[in-house]
Amino acid sequence: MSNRENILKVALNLFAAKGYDAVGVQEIVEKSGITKPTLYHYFKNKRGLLETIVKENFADMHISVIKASHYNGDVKKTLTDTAKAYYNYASMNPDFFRLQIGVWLAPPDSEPSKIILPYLELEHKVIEDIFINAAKDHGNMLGRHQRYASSFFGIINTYIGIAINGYAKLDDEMINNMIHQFMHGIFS
Amino acid sequence: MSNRENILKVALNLFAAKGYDAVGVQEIVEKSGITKPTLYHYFKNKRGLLETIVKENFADMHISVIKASHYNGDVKKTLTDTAKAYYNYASMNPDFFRLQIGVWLAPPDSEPSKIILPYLELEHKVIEDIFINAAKDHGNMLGRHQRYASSFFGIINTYIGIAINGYAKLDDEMINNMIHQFMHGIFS
DNA sequence: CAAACAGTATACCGTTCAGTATATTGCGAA
DNA sequence: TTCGCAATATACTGAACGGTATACTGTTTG
Repeated sequence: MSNRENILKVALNLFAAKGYDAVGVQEIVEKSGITKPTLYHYFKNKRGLLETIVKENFADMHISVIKASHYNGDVKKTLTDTAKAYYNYASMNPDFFRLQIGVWLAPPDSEPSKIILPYLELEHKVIEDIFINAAKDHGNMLGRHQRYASSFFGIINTYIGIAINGYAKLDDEMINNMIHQFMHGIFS
Repeated sequence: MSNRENILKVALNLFAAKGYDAVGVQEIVEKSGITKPTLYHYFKNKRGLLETIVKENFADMHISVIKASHYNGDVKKTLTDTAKAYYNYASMNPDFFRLQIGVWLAPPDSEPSKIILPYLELEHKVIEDIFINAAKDHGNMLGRHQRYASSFFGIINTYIGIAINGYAKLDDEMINNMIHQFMHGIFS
């Protein structure tokens, strides 16, 4: 693996485990088996390192979520597919999901939040679009897309967070259950 | 207000806004209008300051939640009361709720997590007890108390988190809706 | 072959960090 | 009144921080 890739991997792992502020550049370069100037050669500074991590990892996730979230008349199916896309990504890349989820309800003035939150809002918009499109077929959802999106986004993150932390395992059955539960809340 | 109280209030506010690691002792003492030795007179060190904040604020919350979570045969009512107890506390003391919720799904190896997580587990146990007791009346809940507790705890935190961040307002109607939704997921 | 350049290391910078040694103040008790 | 202690300040420490100046190395290219 190239030094650049290795730095990104090691840093993501440390950030996810200990938090951005608690990890020093020194620790990253030691665990990567390189020295500081090498890190600063590839990334402008510590902040730039996080920015690169977030940008590159989000891109992967975003593509699969966008694909899954395409609404074609079946709300339940769209939501299920979207939830599964998130879950698949989270189990493939738990470190990044933890980094991202850790920011979701965290202090918004911190450096990592400022970097990550815009991407989270992008994700939020994708979810919103589902409900905006679905409202064309289901008038009772009209004007509530933001609330639905927040709830759905929150519930997905909650369940995946619980799963990542080992409090429960998240299988297809549980996702289906979660969606069923969510839909009931919307339509009743 | 005494210096001690003032330090606690200022520190909680800063920790909630910027995160524990991102706040220096210097900043705390400046905003408190005192000097370092005064802070270190009242609290052993920075960690001890956070420990005191967490201990004292959790105590308040814990009492009201314990009271609300007493199961007396009506699951729905118990869950509603518990959710309202959380919400009341969160709106009374949003800074602390944010500090606490920020740790819930955050990097577990960081210092603040190590301090706060044990208290969160205590809260989790209180919720678990509701479902353990309720299972005596509802056999189909047997052996699932942990999963239910995680979900319920997660959904409460999610909704309150969303409300605190201003994405939605959390009134009695929304709580009732949330409980209804949750119960449906359990019993269907 | 030589120039250019990306990649990497040694050694260091100034700054900020958490934490403290020491001195002074103010107040309640004897 | 004076003793004793809690509360506070000035001024500092050593370590860790993020970041860099400089020089060397290997590879690619004219």
